[in-house]
Amino acid sequence: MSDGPRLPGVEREDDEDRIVCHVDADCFYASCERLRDPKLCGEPLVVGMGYEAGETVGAVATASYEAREFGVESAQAISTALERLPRRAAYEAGDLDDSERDETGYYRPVDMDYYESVAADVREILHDCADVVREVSIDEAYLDVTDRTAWEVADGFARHIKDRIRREVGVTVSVGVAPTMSAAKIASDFDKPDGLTVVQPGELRDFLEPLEVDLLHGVGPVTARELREMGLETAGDVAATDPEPLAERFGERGRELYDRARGEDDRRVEPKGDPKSFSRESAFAEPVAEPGPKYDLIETLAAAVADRAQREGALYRTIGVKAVTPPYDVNTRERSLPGPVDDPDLVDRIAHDLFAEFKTEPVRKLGVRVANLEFAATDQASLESWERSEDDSDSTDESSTVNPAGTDPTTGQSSLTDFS
DNA sequence: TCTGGGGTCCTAGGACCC
DNA sequence: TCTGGGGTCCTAGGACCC
Repeated sequence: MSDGPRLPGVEREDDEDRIVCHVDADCFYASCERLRDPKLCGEPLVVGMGYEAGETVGAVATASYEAREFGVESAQAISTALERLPRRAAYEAGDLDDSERDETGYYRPVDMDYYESVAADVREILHDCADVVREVSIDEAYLDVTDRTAWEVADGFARHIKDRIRREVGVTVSVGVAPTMSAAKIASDFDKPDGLTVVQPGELRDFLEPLEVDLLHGVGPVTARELREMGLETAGDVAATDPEPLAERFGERGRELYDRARGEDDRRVEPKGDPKSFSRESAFAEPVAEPGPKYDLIETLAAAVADRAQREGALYRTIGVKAVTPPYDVNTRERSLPGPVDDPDLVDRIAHDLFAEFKTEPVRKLGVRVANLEFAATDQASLESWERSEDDSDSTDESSTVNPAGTDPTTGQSSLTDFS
């Protein structure tokens, strides 16, 4: 296969060694909180999502390393975290003995706007340090630094990035440098917090070999268990095994897993493209069976999602809902439209429609989603008029509220794109 | 581990088309 | 009426990531 003719454009140089840097902020939300409130430095700190001061609701978004010592983990219920690490406020209120002070910590609610502003400062430095940056999340990015450094000095280059971020922003990051994205990712995790790990091309296989399979990106609890059942405990085991059974059991992912375990990963660092979907979801404190509160929530979520899409300038062609029923069954329903729209009322109506089968069922969590996004700069006014003309005739159609017979969405579309 | 929110990608079956 | 093979789109669910 590899000896066969090459497609034009697929040149040998694509296979050249890259130098990939993965930068990962250390418990980012907690670091941000410490940035604006230095008294939190060195103290156990829990940042809770859905948490409000004094309450016990929500989940742990980030726990500082000091808080982790007490068994507080990310994704844990705040109520559990509080059992392991009571609030410092409880001590300060005199509810606890002096001897218990050191077994308390600070709790803060998530403040995304502030974290975003800190992340923007970090991003600026990253873009300064690399030609190509792929932001994966608010606290994580890949950099292709092939043209900015060399393997002999990669260590110093990575240290320079770390130092700049610490000096100029005030948060610490862990950095992994490797010839592939997947190895760089593992490397950044290798020595957290404030870590720096460089894996030279020649060291790649030795570096990966002893790692537990679940350290490989894309291997979660389910796959890890299955791999162990197959007798594969480490990346080295996976690298040395026959890839066929892996491919049979895991499909495309199996092939990928095998390659990654062998240090093979030809993905290039590329900037992230447009988002594929927007969603909003929310959980009830306990399962709710009555239709009233559920439909209220659907409405709120639908409005929020539609608003988000509008603000981002996105049109959507698919609208969906999610209903999580006890014990924890995730049900999704979605409907695609004949053409892309920006229509909050339609999101609301279709969400209602799709949710109908769960009307009287107990539900613990609800979600609304739009997908099949299009970001083409389009003329809003004429698009809306096209939707309106569809809405007017939808009452006669039983199969869809937006797809009346005889309407040609492509025509509506092309007349729009003519403007651009 | 009894479960928060926002995403991505893959799979599999069915409809539909040629 | 029975029947090949290939392709695309849609929907639902699952695993995973941060």
